Amino acid sequence: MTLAFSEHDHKYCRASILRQVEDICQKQGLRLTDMRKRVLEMLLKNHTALGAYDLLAQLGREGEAVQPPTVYRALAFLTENGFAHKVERLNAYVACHFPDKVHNPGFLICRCCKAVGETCVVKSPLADQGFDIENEIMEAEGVCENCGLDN
Amino acid sequence: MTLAFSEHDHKYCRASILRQVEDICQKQGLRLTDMRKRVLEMLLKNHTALGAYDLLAQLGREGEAVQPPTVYRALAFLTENGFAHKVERLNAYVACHFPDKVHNPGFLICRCCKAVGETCVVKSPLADQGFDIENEIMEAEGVCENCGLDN
DNA sequence: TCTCACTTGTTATATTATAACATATCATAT
DNA sequence: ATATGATATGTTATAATATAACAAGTGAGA
Repeated sequence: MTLAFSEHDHKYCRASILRQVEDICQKQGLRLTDMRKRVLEMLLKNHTALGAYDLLAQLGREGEAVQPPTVYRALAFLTENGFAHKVERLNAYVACHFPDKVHNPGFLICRCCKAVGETCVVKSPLADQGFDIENEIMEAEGVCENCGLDN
Repeated sequence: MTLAFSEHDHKYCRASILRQVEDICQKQGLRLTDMRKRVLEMLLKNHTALGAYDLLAQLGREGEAVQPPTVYRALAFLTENGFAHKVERLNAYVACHFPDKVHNPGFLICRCCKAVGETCVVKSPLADQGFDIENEIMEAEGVCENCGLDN
């Protein structure tokens, strides 16, 4: 059962991940600038994925007239440092649930409630003698436990 | 070792897959129209993924002034029926290597030669009690055997 | 305080994909 | 063989996602 689909104190969840990211940035001399932090906080709001233009619009609503490159740069920083991931099937982004672990993310995407659960994939099912895998994504779509009960 | 990275008689490989698709269409009453077949043949040319606009341009070069929806419709037919897959990380499309098997595709993408190998993933590493997985993709990037030897 | 690296602003445009409606084609029933 | 309805394609326009290129601002250490 992944975090996104289980009841939990999300306020704490959010704060805890943000704290972890801040710590890592501190330690590694990475600059979690205001813009980067705001984008991360938006992604942490809930367990759904947000598109770059959703983020853009939200910043707009908050009074920041920001252009696409600004958002994409923040996302680039977050994804390159493992603080967020792109969900390729959705062309959208999520905050990483395990910012302190180097890992390949595996996503469970609920097509009902749109929540996205993340798991750390440790052993690649694609491992193939001869092919040197550098990184890997897994994205499953389906119906989460909560939505499955509802029908 | 997947097909795409091993030496093989690609002329035969191509023809064999096309034949399989034709048979399946025959049996299932699916119409492999000229446009659909041409797009599939282009995807079968080699083991790299092609973008929709690559296909469009190639059709253009062959004298067919075709618009995007035409290509996307052909791709929709091919992917919906399991004759091709979209490689999400590349926003590009490949012919399926196993058109006769219902499966979730796993891709090995070589960042050197751009070849894409396909495997049938049978057991999901994301399987999670409670979440009902309907379909799943896996895409690994790295260096294939042939390119790894070259450096 | 200078300087250099890094970050963000700004403008323009590239790339990927789809909506909506018109026309053509095909399979089959008559 | 032809009318009919379903399926496929043509056509125009536009949406959605992403990046290039250059200017300006900011911050940490020399």
